[in-house]
Amino acid sequence: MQQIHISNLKDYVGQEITLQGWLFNKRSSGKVRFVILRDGTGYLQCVFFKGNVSEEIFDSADKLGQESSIEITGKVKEEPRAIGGFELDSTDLKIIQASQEYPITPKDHGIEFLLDNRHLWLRSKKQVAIMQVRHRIIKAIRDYFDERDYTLMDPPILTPNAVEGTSTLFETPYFDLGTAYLTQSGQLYAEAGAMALGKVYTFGPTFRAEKSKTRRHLTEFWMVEPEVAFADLDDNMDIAEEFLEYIVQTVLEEKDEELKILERDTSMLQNVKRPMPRITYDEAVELLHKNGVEFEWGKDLGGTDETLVSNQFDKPVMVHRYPAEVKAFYMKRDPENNNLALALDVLAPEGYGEIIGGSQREDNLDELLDRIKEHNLPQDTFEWYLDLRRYGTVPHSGFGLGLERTVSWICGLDHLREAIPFPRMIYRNTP
RNA sequence: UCCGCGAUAGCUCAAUGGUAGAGCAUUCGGCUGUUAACCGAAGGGUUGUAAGUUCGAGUCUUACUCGCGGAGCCA
Repeated sequence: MQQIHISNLKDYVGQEITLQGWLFNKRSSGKVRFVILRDGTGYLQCVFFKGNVSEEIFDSADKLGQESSIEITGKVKEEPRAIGGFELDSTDLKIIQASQEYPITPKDHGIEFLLDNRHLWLRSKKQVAIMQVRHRIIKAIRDYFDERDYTLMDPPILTPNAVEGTSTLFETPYFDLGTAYLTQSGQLYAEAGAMALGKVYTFGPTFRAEKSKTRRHLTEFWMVEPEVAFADLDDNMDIAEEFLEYIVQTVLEEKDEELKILERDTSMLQNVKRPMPRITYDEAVELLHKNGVEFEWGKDLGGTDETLVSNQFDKPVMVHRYPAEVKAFYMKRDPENNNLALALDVLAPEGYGEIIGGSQREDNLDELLDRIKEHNLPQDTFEWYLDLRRYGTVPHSGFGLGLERTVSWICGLDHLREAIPFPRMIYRNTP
C-alpha cells in the first residue's frame, strides 16, 4: 500500500487523499469541528463541517479521545491559519481504535509522571522532535566517518575486566568463567581495530554503575569512539573539531524545524566552526584562578569548573595535557613533561560540559607495563592489549563522544533523560 | 555515599491548627474558523506509610518509603 504522510502534503494540494495516524487534539465550535491528526511526520488540522459529513462522523469528530487511531479522508488545501500551513477539508473518518482517557493531557505534567509514561510521552511534539534530531546526529556521526574511510567495528558488550579500573561496573555471572562486566568503553578494542584497519570507530551502548545522580548522567548511554593509527594528539584535536563542526552544522541545516519546536536559540550553535580554541590544563587552571576559583593544580575539573572555563568562549573549547594522575592508565605521557598526559577533553558551551574525552595512547610496551602496575591492574587480562605494543606498535589516538550529551546540548535540553528513548538511571529502569 | 527539597482528585497545583478547592482530563449541554479554543453543569479524595502532640492535624513532631535537585565520579 502506498502511504501518504503529512510531511509531503505539498505534493497533494487540491487532491482528495486518505491519511492514517492518531488524534493529537480536537476543538469544536457548533457546526465546525477541528481534529488535529498526528502521523509521526507532522501535524495536520482536519476540518469537519456539519452537513459535509454524516451525522455519525460529525459526532465522532467531537467524541473521540486523545491518541485514538484514525483514518481521515479529505481534500488538501493550503491554509495559513492551520499548523503546518495545510488543512484537510474532511469527508470521511474511520476509527481504528477509540482511545479513552489518555494519561498525558494537554496541560502540565511532572517529570516522575512523564517518565513513568515514557512509552506514551514519546508521542509528544517535543519528544518527537528530540528523537528526530537524535537520529540525524547519529546519521551525521556515521556519515562523517564512513565518508573518510573509517571502518565501523563493534566492540563486545560483555567484557572480562574494567577498561579504566576506577569506574564501577555492572556485573553478571558468566557460566564457568566467573563474572563478566558490561562494557564502559569500547576503546581498548578499537585500538586493536586501528592496528588492523588503520581508521576505525565503535558506536554502541556503554554502561556505568556509578551512583551518579545528576542531569548529566545515565547508567546506560551511547558512545562513539574513533581510533586512528599514526595519529598524535594534535591530529586527534583536528579530527575532534572537524567532527563536531560537521555534526552541528548538518543538524542546523536539516533539522531547523525540529529545533524551532524545541525553542532552541541556535546562535551559539552557529559558531561551532573551525578553528576551535585549544588551551592546556595549565591555562584552564589559570583561568579559574583569574575568576576567583580556589582550584588546586592536579585535580580534575569539576562540573562547575568546566562551566566556568567554557563560558569564556563562544564555541566548544578543547582542554589538553591534563595531570597524568587523574587520567586513565593507557594515556601517553607528554614527552616534554612526564607529569602530564596527552589527554583531550572538549567542553561544550552553555554549561553542557564534557562531550568528548580522548587522548594519544601509550604505544611503548615498557611504559604501559609500568602504568598497569601503578594502577594495580591484573596484567594477565591485559596481555592481548600489550600484544598491540609488541607487534608493530605505532603512535595512535582516539576519543569518545557521548551521544546523549551531544543530543542534549544541540537540543538545549536541561536533562539527559530526554535525549534517549528509554533512559536508565540509578532509581529507574522502567518502562 | 553525602547535602537540600518534596509527596493533597487520573494529571498539575491551592488550602492562618478549625466544613478538602481550582484548572486540565472524563461525562452532559451550548457556540459556523478553532490554535494548550471558549462558556455552563456533573461525577471524582483513607491528603505517601506508621506513630505522636492537640478539644481538633493536609498543616506541628519523629521514623520509614518513594521521588526530585545538587556534590563526588564521569561521556
